[in-house]
Amino acid sequence: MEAIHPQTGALIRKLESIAHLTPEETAALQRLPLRLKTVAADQDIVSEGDTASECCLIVAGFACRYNVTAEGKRQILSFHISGDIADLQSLHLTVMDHSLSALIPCKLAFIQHDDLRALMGGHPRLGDLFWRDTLIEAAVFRQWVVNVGRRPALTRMAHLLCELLVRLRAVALVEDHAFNLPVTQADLADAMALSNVHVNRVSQELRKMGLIAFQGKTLRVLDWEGLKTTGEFDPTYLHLAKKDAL
Amino acid sequence: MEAIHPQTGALIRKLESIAHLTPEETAALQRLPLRLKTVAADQDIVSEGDTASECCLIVAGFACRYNVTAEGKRQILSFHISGDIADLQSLHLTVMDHSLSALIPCKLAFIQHDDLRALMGGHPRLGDLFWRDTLIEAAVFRQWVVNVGRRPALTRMAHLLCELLVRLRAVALVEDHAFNLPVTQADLADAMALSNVHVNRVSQELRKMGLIAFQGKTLRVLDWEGLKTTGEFDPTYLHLAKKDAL
DNA sequence: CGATACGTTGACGGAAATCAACCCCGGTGG
DNA sequence: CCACCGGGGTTGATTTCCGTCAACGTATCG
Repeated sequence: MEAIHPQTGALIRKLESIAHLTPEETAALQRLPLRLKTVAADQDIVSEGDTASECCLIVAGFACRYNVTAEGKRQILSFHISGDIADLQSLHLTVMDHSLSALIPCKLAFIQHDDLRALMGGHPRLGDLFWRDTLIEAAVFRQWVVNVGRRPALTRMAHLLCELLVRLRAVALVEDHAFNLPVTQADLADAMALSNVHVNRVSQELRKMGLIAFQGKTLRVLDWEGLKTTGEFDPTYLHLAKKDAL
Repeated sequence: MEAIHPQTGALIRKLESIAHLTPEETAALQRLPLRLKTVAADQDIVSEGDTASECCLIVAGFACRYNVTAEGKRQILSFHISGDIADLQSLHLTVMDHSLSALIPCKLAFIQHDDLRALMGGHPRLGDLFWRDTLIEAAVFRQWVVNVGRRPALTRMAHLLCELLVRLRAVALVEDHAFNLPVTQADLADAMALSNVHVNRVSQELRKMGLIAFQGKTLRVLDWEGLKTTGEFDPTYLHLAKKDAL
C-alpha cells in the first residue's frame, strides 16, 4: 500500500472544481507515485522539442508555457498554478511543441505516464476527467486568442486578472478577493502580447479606476463586478462545476 | 449490421494522419450512425450557450469556430475542413463556450455522443486517438495565440496559409501545392485579428513576393519553402505521424 | 442589367511599440 | 555602514504598424 501524498491536495481541489470525485478516486489520486523536485525562477521545466515520459504537477509556485518567435519575442500561452498538471498533453503528444518554465521558484511533482495510464485504467471516470481537464485548457487557449486578438489592452488585462482570480479561487489561493501574483510586468506583457511599458500604463489605469490595488506582490480586487465588466469576463469557458460566487 | 458510411472517409484519412488505424477500427468508424445535414453559408451550426448531445463531422465545406467580443468584433478561433469533428470537446464540455459556423455551404454528419462513447468503449485505442485529436487541436490554438499575439501581419498570414495547406493535404485536398480556399478576406481578417483592408494589402505583398497566387478561390503556393520561411512555420505542433513532404 | 458582395486603393488617425531615461528597493560586498 | 549593483517599475518623447473611413472597381447572379 503506497503512502498518501499531501502534494496532490491542490490537484484534487482543482479536479473537484470541475467534477465530483468519489472517495475511491480521491484515494487513488493521493497514492500516485510522485517524484518531487524544486526549480529556481526563470528555469525551464520542460523545453520545446523534449519527449516526455512523465507529467509535471505544480505543487506550489507559478509556471507558464511559452513559445518564442523567430524575432525572439516570447508569447506566454498559459499560466499554471498549484494543482495544474501543466503538460498533461504529453501523455498523447510526446514531443513538446512549446516550453514550460517556472516564473518563480516552484515545487513540482512529476508523475510517470505509466502511472497515470494505470490510474485511468482502473478508474475510467478519472480518465474522462483528465480529458475534460485538457479540454478546459483548450477553452482557455481559445479565450486567450480572443483576448490577444480582439480586446484592447485595458479589457485584456482585466480579463486575464479575472481568469487568474477564478482559477486560483478553485484551489483556495484567494482570500477576500486578494491573491499572490508574483510575476513581473514583463511576464504579463508576454502573456497579453503587449509591451512591458504598456502593461505598466494599463495597470495604473486599472488602479486609478479603483478596480484593483497592489500590496507588494499581492493583488487585491477592489471591485469584482467592475473588473468583470471592463474585462468582458464570462466564466462559462472555465466550465466549473460549482457556479457559485462568480 | 450497419451500413458503411462513405461520409467518414475524410475523418479516417485525418485520423490516419496522426496515428495508425487497424482495419477493425476503420470498419467501426465507417459504421458510426450519422445524421446527415447540409447548411448554407454564414449559418451557425452550433451556437454559444447550446448544450450538445451530438458532435459535428465536417464532410465537405469550410467551417469555423468564433467568439464575438462586447464591441461586436468577431475572432475566429479555428478553421475546420473535411474530416474534422469540429466540436469533439462537447463530449465532455456540454455547454458551448463559442459558436460553430459554416463559412460556405457545408455537408455535415452529426454523430450522437452515445454512439461515440460506445465506439470508444469497444475500441479504447480510438478513445485515446480522439483525445489525441483534441490535444492537437489545443496545440493549434496555442500556435494561433502566438500568431495573433507576436507575429507581424505578413508572417501571420504566411503561417496561417502554411497550416491550412498541411492540414488540407492530410485529407487529400491539396494537389500540386494548390487548394481551394473559399473564404473571404474578411474571414481571414477575423482569424488573424487584422482588418480586412490590411489582409488585402498583406495578401498582395505575398503575391508580389512570388510566394502565392490566387486563381479564383483556389490558392496556389508557388514557393513552399519561401512561404514556410516567411511564416516561421514549423509543423511540429500538428503532430503528424507521417513527417514526409513537409 | 441593376443589386450586392467582395476586392482594392488612398488618406488619415490612433493604439500601442520602441527608445531612453530615471527611480526605487533589496541584496551584497568592500 | 554605505557604496554599488541590478532587476523591476515608472515616465515622457517619438515612431510605426495597422485600423478606420470612404471611395471605387469588379464579378457573380437572379
